[in-house]
Amino acid sequence: MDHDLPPPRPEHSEVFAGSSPYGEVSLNPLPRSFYDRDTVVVAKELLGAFLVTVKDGTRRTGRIVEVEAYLGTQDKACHSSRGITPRTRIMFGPPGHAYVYMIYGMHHCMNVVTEREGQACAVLIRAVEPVENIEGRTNGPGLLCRSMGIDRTLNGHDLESPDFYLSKEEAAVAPSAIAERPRIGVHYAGEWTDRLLRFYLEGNPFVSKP
DNA sequence: CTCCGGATTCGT
DNA sequence: CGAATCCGGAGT
Repeated sequence: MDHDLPPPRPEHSEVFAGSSPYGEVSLNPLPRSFYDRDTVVVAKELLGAFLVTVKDGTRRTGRIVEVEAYLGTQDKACHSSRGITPRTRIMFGPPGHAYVYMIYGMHHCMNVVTEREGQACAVLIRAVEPVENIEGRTNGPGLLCRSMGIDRTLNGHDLESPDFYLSKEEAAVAPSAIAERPRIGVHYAGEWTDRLLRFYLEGNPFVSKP
């Protein structure tokens, strides 16, 4: 009888050694406690963090360069502002989980749930810089999901997991390097439309709308 | 059940 | 600026 070897599991040091512009980086999932904090703080600290997916033995990594904060049921632009529904129930759950939904029938958007259970806050990942095993554009929420293989099957996924997680090894980005702008596409949100809840690395070429 | 619009992207 | 394309939310 043949003994099939288990599928190869990429080792962090092996993949990154000499191939990443960020040096040899160990990619450990951020702990749930990271997400269990003020959403704007989490959003800003996610700039420079790595977003990682592992599928069929291929690890894809992107460095987050643009995010938006969605501040829960009071925030008219936030899906959770209309209460718990089948779609939004993940946002009402504990932090550190992925909220992935389909938009316009053809794109996916990926968010991380923040703050304590019931607050229904999240951070939308809007753009990443390609780091490892990424083909196609990543300068937009739908584009990065496509390029990293993120779809609705990952909705609710625990981000403290080996196949879908975020990791942060760099020091926090200096506040002066973070641009603060109104969020994209939330014109319907009344007073919340103009809130400065979109954050990106100033001057970074991978931002969706510089 | 029907209707409507959307945390987008791409082409005109 | 409009089309693509389909699901979720709201209303009947």
